[in-house]
This record gives sequence, structure tokens and C-alpha cells, in this order.
Amino acid sequence: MNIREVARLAKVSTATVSRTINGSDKVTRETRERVQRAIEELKFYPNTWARALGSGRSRLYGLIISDITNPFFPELVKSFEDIAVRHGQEVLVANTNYDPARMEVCVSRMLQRKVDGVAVMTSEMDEHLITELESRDIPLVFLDTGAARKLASNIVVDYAAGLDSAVEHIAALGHTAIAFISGPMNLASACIRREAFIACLRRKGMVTDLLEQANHRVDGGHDAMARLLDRKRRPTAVLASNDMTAIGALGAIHERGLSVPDDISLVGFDDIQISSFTQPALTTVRLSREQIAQMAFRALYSIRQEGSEGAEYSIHPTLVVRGSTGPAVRQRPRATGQRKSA
Amino acid sequence: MNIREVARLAKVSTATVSRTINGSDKVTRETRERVQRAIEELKFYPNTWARALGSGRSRLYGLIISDITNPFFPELVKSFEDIAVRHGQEVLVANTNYDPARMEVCVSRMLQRKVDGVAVMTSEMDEHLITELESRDIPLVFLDTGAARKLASNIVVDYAAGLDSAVEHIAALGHTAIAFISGPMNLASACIRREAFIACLRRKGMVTDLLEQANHRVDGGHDAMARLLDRKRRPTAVLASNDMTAIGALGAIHERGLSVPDDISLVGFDDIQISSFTQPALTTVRLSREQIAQMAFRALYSIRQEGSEGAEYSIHPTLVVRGSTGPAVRQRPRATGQRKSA
DNA sequence: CTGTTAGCGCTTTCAA
DNA sequence: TTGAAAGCGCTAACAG
Repeated sequence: MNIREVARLAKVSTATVSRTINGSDKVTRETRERVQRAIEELKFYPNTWARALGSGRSRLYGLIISDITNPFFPELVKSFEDIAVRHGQEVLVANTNYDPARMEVCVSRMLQRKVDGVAVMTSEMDEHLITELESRDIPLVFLDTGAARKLASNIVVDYAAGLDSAVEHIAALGHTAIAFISGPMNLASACIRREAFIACLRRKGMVTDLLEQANHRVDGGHDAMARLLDRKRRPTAVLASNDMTAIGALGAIHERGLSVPDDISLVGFDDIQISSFTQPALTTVRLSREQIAQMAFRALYSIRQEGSEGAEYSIHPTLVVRGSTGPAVRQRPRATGQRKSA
Repeated sequence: MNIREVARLAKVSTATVSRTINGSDKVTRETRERVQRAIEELKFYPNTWARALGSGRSRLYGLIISDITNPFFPELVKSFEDIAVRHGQEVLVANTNYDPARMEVCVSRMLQRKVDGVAVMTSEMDEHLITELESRDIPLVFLDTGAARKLASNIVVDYAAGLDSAVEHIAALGHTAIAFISGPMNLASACIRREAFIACLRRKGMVTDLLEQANHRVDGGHDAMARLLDRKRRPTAVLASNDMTAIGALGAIHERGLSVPDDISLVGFDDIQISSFTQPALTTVRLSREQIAQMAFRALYSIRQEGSEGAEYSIHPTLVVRGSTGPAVRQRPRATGQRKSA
């Protein structure tokens, strides 16, 4: 069944059916209604492929992420999909699995499906693949990578502000021995967070020797925390580069029979779902995936549909105080009474 | 740029280019190579829609899930996508958000994109929408819903076997007061799990009065566990209908100052990622999403590409023993030494 | 083995 | 406002 059958039933030309489908205003209300009745009667769904072929737009956006099983991404994907569908577009999700080589496959998939734009929400990217996309006039949007160009926008996250608020919070609670467990140093965003932390502490005139590196996963956080606990100078507060790391750290602390936040305060970054369900719930810096998704979609949409140029967008993470942070003064006898601080 | 340009550069007809692209064996090695060189030189990516239009197959499979932010689904999606891409197919993911009304939108999206098959991995489905899909000869595969038909396969999970192994394990540890926190009773799979538990306990001649209902989310598990702990007859072991519920229960137990597994043993269901990272790590019944995804894809693929009929597939969950289960005899002095049982 | 050509279902000028 | 008809890029049947 196709547009011709609808046309026949409605006694109009295929062009008129097409116009009706596309909401053209050059169709009499009467004709439109007749066509619509025919469409419903035949339960006709226009073939999107044919539409794409004819019109040159696929109504499809590509979304490249690292790994959907990384808790950071599902919300992002969901929000992106939501907005896209609301705008009558579809989404093609592709995982790179943190593997630059797979990035190639992803890009080729996007190219074959002739997407109307690609949101690259990962850092495993290859400059030459990006060029590939750009040379085909495909609008792009990045997360914290590169600069805005003619057809490419960039969403920059103000990590520094996020880290600052976390350090402020911790410092206000009287902590001075503050540690940082970073992510892998080959990841740009992990470096930025680490640098922001160091800068912030320096500004406050604090020592910044309590640094450990991990891998942004639970196991890495666990091991890094164990190393911190083995130091002569132990931290009384620990910031982690992301929540997964913090959750690993939490486990390591518990294993030593220590308490959070009585013995050690802990702050994460991202605010993934499970962070509200740990024991205690994690104080963390929220990086709104919904906001990122919205910006990313708008960025692509405005370039592709509204002819705008690429722009720079910025996102400010915000501190979410929950149960894992408390005063540094645990020596006091009434320390246990200060457990709940959220 | 299109197939014609490639043809021109390679000095062959478009048909030959097409054949080369599709790996037809009726092309001389020499010609094929010439064409391939042209393709690379022009960085030509065949337009998938035109291909779909011409051939009648979109090389696109639909995957309908409840909610990508539910930890059960990401792995499923990823595995499905992996297999699909490996077979040169693409995947269109759609979330119903547990809302039968949104199921309609999902189905219509699938229809418009002319997918080659749909994996319906959720239970919010509407019989008439399924009919809609079936009437268009779209291969389907369900998870625990309906029976196999001409163009529809069904993957059935042997919940009973899974629950059995969990109860066996718990019983072997000497527990007799075993509770079950079920999922929402409007969810078919939740009912099956609950019934399987009851049946299993009956078979062992145990009382089955320790039942609570929750919602398959962390908060529900927490509250249900709290209610169990308020009972005169307290359970020494608790099985949860899914891991989220168990994680909520874990929190509730800790809040009362009780220990897992010393005071209460806990078993989950599903084996989602975080379950290995709770404190203690959760003993649970693993329902392999990878297996589900593989079966689902194979089911669709064999119907669509190999002309098979719909079939019934079955999956057996398996027990994963970790730290949250231990002997019921916590009165013994050496109880603490038995903490780690994984 | 290769080329010619008629579609696939829809969009979009261009006329009417 | 509507219709006729020429593509969009590719596939596949048919001819050679």
C-alpha cells in the first residue's frame, strides 16, 4: 500500500496526498479532510525512506556515545530520543565502546543512513572522521571537544564551577585534607576535572598532594581509595572524578571499617541514578544529562532546519548535597549525632 | 555523489557497482577491484534508503523496551545492536516508558520506518497494535508474551528454575523463614516469579506467609523490607523479585543496624551491573541479557532472512552466589568469619 | 559476467 | 488549489 492508493481512494493526486501529509497550507480544508479520512481508513503510514529519498532529509539524527551500559548515558539517550521524536525525527544510537576504531564504524553507519546531523557525545574521536562528516555538510555537535564551526556546535561543561562548589562545601565543613581521585588521564574531561580541582585548592592555599588516578569505574575507585587510606597523611574528605569512582571508594572505606561521612566525607561527580541509593546517599555534582541532550538536539536542529551557524553552549553542574558529606570534627564525642547531614 | 559517479569512474554500469556493493559473486575479481577502488577514492557510502526502496528491505530492526534508564535494558540494547551491526543491520530503539499509550507511538514509528522486524522486549503491549504489525507481515519476537506464530517468536524465561535454584541455595544454608518481595502484580513476569516462589516453598513444605509486594524499584524494595522487619515473625532470608528491589531492601536492613548476610540473607533477580558493587555484593539469579538479545535477533533474522516460521525459545536463569547470602546460624561465635561466601 | 532499464514510494517543480 | 511528471539513488529482472 502506498500514496497512490490513498490518492485513488481520496480521489486526488498523489501530490495532494503528499502535501496533506507534510502539512502544506495550500490544501483546502475539505480536500485535506478527505485525504486524511482515506489515510486512516487504509491505515497508511508514509514510507520514510521514500520521503527521505525524495526530499533529501532523512529526519534521522545520529547519536554517538561511548557505551550505553555506562550509567551516564541512558538518561542522555532517553532525553535525546524524547525531544527528537517530539520533533518528528528519529534517532540512530551508536556505541563506540571507548574504542576509537569502532568510531569509524559508527561514522560509516551515520553516513550510510544519511543522517541529518550527529551528536558526538564521546571523546573517542578521530579528527579525520570528523572531517569526513563535515565535508558532507552534516551538522555536528560535540560535548567538550573542539570549537564551534560553521556546521559544528560545542557544548562545554563548566567543570571548574562544579568542582569549586564541591570544594566550597567540603571546606565549609572544616575539611583541610582533601583528596581527589581522578579519571584516566587519556580522557580529556578527566584531565579538566583534575586540573580544576588542583587550581581550586591552590586558590584556597591548601596542599594538593592527595591525588590518585583511577579509571572512572567502580573497581578503579575502590583501589585508588585503598591507596589513599594507606598513606601516612590520610584525607578526611575525598572528591571523585565521577560517581562510579566514588561508589568504588565508598566500598573501600567500608571494608576498612570506617564510616562515611563520620570518618571520611565523599563527593562524586555526575549524579547518576544509583548515587541516591548508596549507603549513605552520595553527595555529588550533578551534570544534567537532560540538559545536555536538549542542547545537543537544539544545536543540530537549529543548524539543519533553521540554517543557523554552529555555536557554543555551556552547562553548569550543580552540587547536590546528600548523606556522604559531614563535618571534619569527628573527634568530638557527639560525632555520631552528626551522621545525617542531608 | 552516487552510484552513477562510481560507475563512471570505474567504467562500468551502475548495476555492476550495485553487485559489487552487495557482494554478488557474479563479478570478476578484476572488475570488483576496480569498482572498489573507485568507491574508496570517492569515499562513497551507498544510500541506505535508496537501497531499501529498491530492494524492499530496510535492514533496520525495531527494538521496543520499557525504559533505557532501567538498568535491565542497556545491556540488552547493546548486545542487540552489536549483533545487528555485525549482520549489517541497524537498530531503532524505542522506549514505551511503561506507558501502553506510548506503545502506539512506538509501533507507528516502526511502521513508518518500515523495519524488517520488531523485538518487543516489554510487556506494555496492546493486542491490537501487535495485530497491526502482524498484518503487515513484520516478523516479531516477544519476551514472555503470547505464543509463537507464523511470523512471531517468543522467548520464554524459566523463572521457576531460577527461583528454585535461589531457594535451594538459601535452604541449604539452613534458612526456613524465607520471605519474598514481589514486583507489581499488574506485571505478568512479576506474577510468574511470585507464583514460582510460592510453589517452590510449598514443595518443600515451608510456610509461605512472608510475602510483600513492591514496585521493582529501589524505594519499593526499601519499604517492603521495612514492613517485613516490623513483622513478629521475621525472615532470616529474603528473595526479591529483581535486583533493584533487593538493593532497596539492603538499605532498609542496614538502616536498622542489621547485617547482611549475618542477620539476614538476601537474594536478588536479574543480576544487573551494580549488584556486584553493593556492600556486600548481591547474590542473585542471573538473567542474561546478552542471551536474550541474541535469541531475539536470531529469531527475527531467521524469520525475515531465512524464511523460517516463528518458534519458541527458552532461557534459563542461573544463580550467582556472592556475599549477601550466608548460613542461618548467626548465633555461633564464628559467624563473622563466614561473611564472604562468594 | 556485464549493461539496460523499469521500477521502489515519495517530493517537488511547473502548468493548469 | 490541484495535477502531471520528472527525479531521488539504488536494485533486480532481463538481455546480451
